[in-house]
Amino acid sequence: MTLTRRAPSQSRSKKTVDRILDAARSILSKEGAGAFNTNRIAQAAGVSVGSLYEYFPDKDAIIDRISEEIAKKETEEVLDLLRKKSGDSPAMVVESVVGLLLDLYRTHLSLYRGVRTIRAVRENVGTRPAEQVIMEEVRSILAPYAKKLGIVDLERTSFTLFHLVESLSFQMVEHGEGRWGKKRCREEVVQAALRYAGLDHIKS
Amino acid sequence: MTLTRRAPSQSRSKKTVDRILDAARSILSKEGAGAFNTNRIAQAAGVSVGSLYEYFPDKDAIIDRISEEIAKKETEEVLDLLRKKSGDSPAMVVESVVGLLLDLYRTHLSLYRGVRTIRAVRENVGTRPAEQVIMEEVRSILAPYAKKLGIVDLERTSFTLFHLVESLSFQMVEHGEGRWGKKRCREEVVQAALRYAGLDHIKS
Amino acid sequence: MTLTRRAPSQSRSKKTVDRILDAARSILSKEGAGAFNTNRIAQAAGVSVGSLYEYFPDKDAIIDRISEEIAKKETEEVLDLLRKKSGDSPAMVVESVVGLLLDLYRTHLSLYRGVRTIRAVRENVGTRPAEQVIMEEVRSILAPYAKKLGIVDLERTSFTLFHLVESLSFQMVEHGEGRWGKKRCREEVVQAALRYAGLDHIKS
Amino acid sequence: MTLTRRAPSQSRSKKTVDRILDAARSILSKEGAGAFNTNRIAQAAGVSVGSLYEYFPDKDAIIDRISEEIAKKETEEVLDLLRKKSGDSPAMVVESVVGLLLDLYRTHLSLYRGVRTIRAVRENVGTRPAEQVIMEEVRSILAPYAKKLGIVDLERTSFTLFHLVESLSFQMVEHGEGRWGKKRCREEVVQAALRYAGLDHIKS
DNA sequence: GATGAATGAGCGTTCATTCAT
DNA sequence: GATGAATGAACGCTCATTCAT
Repeated sequence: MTLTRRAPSQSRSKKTVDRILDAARSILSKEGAGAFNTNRIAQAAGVSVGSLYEYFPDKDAIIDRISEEIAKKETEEVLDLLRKKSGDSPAMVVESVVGLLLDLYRTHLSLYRGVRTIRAVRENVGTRPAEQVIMEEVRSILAPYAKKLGIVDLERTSFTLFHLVESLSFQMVEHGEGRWGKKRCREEVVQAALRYAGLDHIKS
Repeated sequence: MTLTRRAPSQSRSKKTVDRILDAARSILSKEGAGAFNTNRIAQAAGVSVGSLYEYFPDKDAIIDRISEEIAKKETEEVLDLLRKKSGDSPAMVVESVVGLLLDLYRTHLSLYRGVRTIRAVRENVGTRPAEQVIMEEVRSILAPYAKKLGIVDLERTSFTLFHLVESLSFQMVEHGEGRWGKKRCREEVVQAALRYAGLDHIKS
Repeated sequence: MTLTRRAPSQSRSKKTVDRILDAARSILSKEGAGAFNTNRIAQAAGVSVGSLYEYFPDKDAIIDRISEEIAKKETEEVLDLLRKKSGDSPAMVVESVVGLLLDLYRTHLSLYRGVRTIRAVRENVGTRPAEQVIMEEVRSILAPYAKKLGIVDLERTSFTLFHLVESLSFQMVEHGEGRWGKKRCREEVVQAALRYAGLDHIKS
Repeated sequence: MTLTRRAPSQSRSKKTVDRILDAARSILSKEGAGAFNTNRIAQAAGVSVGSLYEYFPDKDAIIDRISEEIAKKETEEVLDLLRKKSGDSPAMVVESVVGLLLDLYRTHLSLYRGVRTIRAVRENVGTRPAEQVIMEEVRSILAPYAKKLGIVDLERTSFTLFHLVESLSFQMVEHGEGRWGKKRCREEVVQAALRYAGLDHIKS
């Protein structure tokens, strides 16, 4: 289950790994999942296939690595934001998080889609690792308000809220922002989230 | 040269096409996108590869056809339902539609996923079927209540409402119903939709 | 465990399979185990790689098929001969069999070696299927003379006799016949076998 | 510039070569011909691939070296034994040699097989080591008894005797000793050899 | 000398597509 | 129209060998 064959301790190694990952990300987002093959990646990275296999045991490992990095980045940024905004009202927190997700998806939309597609072909769909941690955090944020909001099952509400925000954000970036602009779309997602949670009537 | 001569021939063609489509759908949903190849489909359909290419110009055409049929079916069923429930309150309409979508996704989840995956590999886009027509209908349903609900941009609201319902329904079928049961999940989606649209306060 | 993907019922299929097997045998005996690869075989057979894989699930299946045919042929010829010579004295039987083996090995030496080498690389060495049956036959031929020959363990004696004849025959074809001629080499193997079994003093 | 400077350097080279050879032998006998590749060997030897190529021009050279050493060792041990037993009767000599060969093959069976396999892949020949020198020795041992034994062509008889002993010993170690035990197998080979040469009737 | 990252020809295998029958 | 044998480009991956450091 190691994702790299050797630890990229040397700087040259590190550089090669980065070039491979950059090329892989670039191909995935610009040319799609269909163009994501080891020869193409190696070529784009300016590296031989052999080198690619020096650092990744197989093709899947590259996708897994990219996927993990995305998940890690998303989690970190969301958690960072939540921590930073911990004093804010839930409504404001939601607004911030939606803004962040929209930014992330806007920048990496096609990359995310590529990763999902390839994993879907491999059949290992399942829950992405990112969400579990974030949902936990959402839960602990909602917890203090649970009674006031009339939340019966905190886990279920967190699940729904998380997916509502994530799915809608994705859709907005894909088809909404072009029509109505970033601001309006953001407001829409925020509204859906706040109203779902009953947070639109809460003042703090 | 009578009609009877042509009729059975046409029906034979139709039968062959249907067998191919049935086989394709079956493979896609039971064996996944990875097993979806023309030789496999022809074999499963009890038809030669040559025949398959007689009725479909290429592999993509098969997926497109399946995709279209799914979209058509979904659209038809939703529109039928909307028409049938046209006298009901918006809240009740939403409840019905959510129930229908959950049923559809539950039954065809893996087929839908397969179709999306294959199209995504091909075009680097996760296309959604059906939406346009349904969104139109949602709009005309919401229209009478627009003012009362404080809806500014009817199109945008329909868009959001539609995707909210669709995405959440998908998530519920994939990860929610197993944990919380069908009933609770349906309530959750319905609640999210009604609250988003402000329909939870409307009485009729 | 099927060795062919389709039964070569059609004559065209049969022809293709034969061409592949002929090419494989030819490459193996003329160019050695190192040149035995699917592309080379397909090319030599005047067939595409795809066709090769239409009839053989993988490269190993080709070797297995060749190996089996060799074993079958060897077994059949030896058993036929034994049956035909069943009235002869053991000494004469040995002489006939040695002659047959020498002929077989002379004709197919490099092919046999190729097969052995490839199977050795694959690590599935073990007993070749041919020998078991032949050893059984050797046993039943020796059985009537066991007491007279002072044989204690009939199975062990058959084993030794069989391998003695086989190994020496191989060696003779490889390094002996060139120096001393076929006749002398044959006599040598026969002598070794007869003396080992104590058959050189038996008169019938 | 003194001898001491050169000496340790030479011994370091020797040490490296030995580590490579040890690793190669170990891999060949424990993991088989399929695992015998330069990267694997270098790694197992705790040496860089570059160093490996410093001491061996190519992969073949490693196998050749191992092969030679085996041959040399076998020759030396057999010749040593023959010299030591020079006063013994031929029958006793044969017995000793068979015992030695069985010991050698038993200990190094998989290594021997590996070497043969790799060389066979390379050159399409199953080379045998050692034989020439030993056969010479066998000849000079038999020479005094040639007339008494009725040997016509001393070279041919030596050839046959040698291969009979060697092949049978190999077979016994591979498939015989497991069934009948070391002792019985040894007796079997000895018997075959003595009877072939007519030595079973000689008293000294 | 030693290192080990890098190379790339070449292997086994798949599968969308064609075309002679 | 129907068949299914045939095709071959393309993929994932290996490993003997080189060469800059």
